[in-house]
Amino acid sequence: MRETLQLLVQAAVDQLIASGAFPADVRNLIEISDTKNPDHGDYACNFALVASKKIGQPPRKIGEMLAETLLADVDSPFEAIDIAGPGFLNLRLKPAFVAGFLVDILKAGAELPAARLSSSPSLGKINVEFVSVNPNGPITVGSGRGAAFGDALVRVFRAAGYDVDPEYYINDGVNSQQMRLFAESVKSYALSEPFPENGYKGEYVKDVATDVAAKFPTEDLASKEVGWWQARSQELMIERQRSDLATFGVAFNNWFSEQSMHDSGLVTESLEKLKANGSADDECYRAEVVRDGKEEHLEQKPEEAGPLWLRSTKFGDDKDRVLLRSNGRPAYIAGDVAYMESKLGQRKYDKAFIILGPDHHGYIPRMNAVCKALGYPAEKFEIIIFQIVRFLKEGKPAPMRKRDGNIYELRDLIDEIGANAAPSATKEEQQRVGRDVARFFYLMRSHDTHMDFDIDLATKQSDENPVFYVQYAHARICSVLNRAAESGFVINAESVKPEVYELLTHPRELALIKKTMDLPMEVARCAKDYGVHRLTTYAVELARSYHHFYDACRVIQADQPELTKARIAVCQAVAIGLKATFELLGISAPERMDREAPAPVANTES
RNA sequence: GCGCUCGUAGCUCAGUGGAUAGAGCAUCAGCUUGCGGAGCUGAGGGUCGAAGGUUCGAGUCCUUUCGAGCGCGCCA
Repeated sequence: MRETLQLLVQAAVDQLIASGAFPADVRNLIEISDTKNPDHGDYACNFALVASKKIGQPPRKIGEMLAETLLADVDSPFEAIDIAGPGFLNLRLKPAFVAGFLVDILKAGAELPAARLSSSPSLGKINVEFVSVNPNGPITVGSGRGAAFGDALVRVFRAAGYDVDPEYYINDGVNSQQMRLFAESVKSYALSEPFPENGYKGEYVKDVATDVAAKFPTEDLASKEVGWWQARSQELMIERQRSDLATFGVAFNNWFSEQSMHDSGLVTESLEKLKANGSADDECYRAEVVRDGKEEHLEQKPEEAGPLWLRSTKFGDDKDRVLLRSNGRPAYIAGDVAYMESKLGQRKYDKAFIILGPDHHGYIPRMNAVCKALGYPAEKFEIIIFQIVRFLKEGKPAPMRKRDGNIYELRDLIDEIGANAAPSATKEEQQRVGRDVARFFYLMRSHDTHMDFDIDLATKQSDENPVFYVQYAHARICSVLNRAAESGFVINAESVKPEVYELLTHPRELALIKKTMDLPMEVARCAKDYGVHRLTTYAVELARSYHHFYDACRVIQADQPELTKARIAVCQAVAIGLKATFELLGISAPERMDREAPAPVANTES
């Protein structure tokens, strides 16, 4: 709807440019924005303010010229255009123009998020890597934020017209010391051997040990080397991660193995490429950016001979990085180099994203350097950092280090919420509820802000979670539509004559239609700045707008069949909008919700 | 020390450079002979950490500063 208005204003401005009234360089300054105050009309345009200087006229004068041009057409959708305040154009729309968008919504259906005038078939092929937990631990509630965010972003990118591959990077390098220690820990549990120093503790390690023993009952486990244990432990751990993520509603197209690049020779090839283009060498120095006050300069420090250096300082990093250690073993970043080559070179993605937690923000300069060193444009690679989640249990920060045995897993969170919100439901139903609440909770906050996750609040008081508010709106619509169908009202985009929509004149009806039509714009914005959390706000606003409408406008009225049809169309449109939004957030759209007594809580009051 | 991120109501958080800064929770007061009351209506609650700057206009952009979190390996 804004896009339509924008084009109308654009046409008017172009007309004034053609007539010589405005200079040509003002034609890109048009923006259509919301009005917070209903006195300010349906939408506002600040063109007169921003163009004032270039046109050399006072804003109100420009506003008058523009308003006159816009209102000249008898078919104009504007009921009135006021010039207010310092020079805002307050656009007041004819109700029939607003109501007419219902047809577009009903025709678009599930494609509503992608329904933009300027959308093209495909904007490119992109890769989004996220979660990528090392295969020595489970998916924690901390990783849950990255999972919820990354998955929602993937869904938004798809709706925005990209061809997206979500990908999980498996850190399965056989030379990893961490993985070796993990395998030794599993082995010691399985065989009741002495526990390795700084080994991995926790129930999940015992689970893996038990599973290995159960899976290979006839093997002589005691005689197996650590490498054997590492392969099996890792496989079981990845399977557990995959299963937990599936429960959370997250599915990856690719599970990409680090080791596969060592095996295939891609790592070696990629390093050769860097050496050939001068980005890597084994000279005996290390470069580092040194800051002296505000000045900075590159300093070369002598080093022992041996390692192969990535001269990442040439590409904006603050230090050179070791690719091959003095002993010839590849450093971790060698895998990253090959992985970049795999994505941008071999697989030819137009862009590769990596979504990382805040503890990895130091990787940004070096990974950008890797991208450039391999000869790819900087725009083809981007790291998105989400901020830390602090988990509170009983009012205190809940530690969840991977070696203290006290891990709060994502699956635990899902189960706890579900068990509390729907105590007598089936396991599957509980997991659906737990997933919906947890995802919504994670996504309510901007990925770029620190957040507190009060575990007790999310479980014990999950009844108050706004996710139920938005889902209830959907269930309520379904109930009304069912009732309408029983009364013989069956509506689709073709069956209602346009004149019927002119019956929709109530402010809450029109506000509801406008809000539903905002979805494509919201999706476009999210795809641009990755702020997918706005979709939760949007869902709440759309649900609220529906509840307002429901409160003021009775839908089914036997004595007013035409109005009833029109309002059913409104309900259907909102159902489409809500369901599409839920789909983007990865939560379900229940058609009915039955209240259930909350789980009994131990009474600790005296 | 250097770098990244954040600071908005009692709490958790929204907020396209725009008009009188919003929501949920919590607190208080109301609403139903009709489509689902998991709803609706209203009230109280704010020096947008602080100080400068940019401009018609700053919670939003820039600089400085205070506070909080995180990161700075020939680990992965």
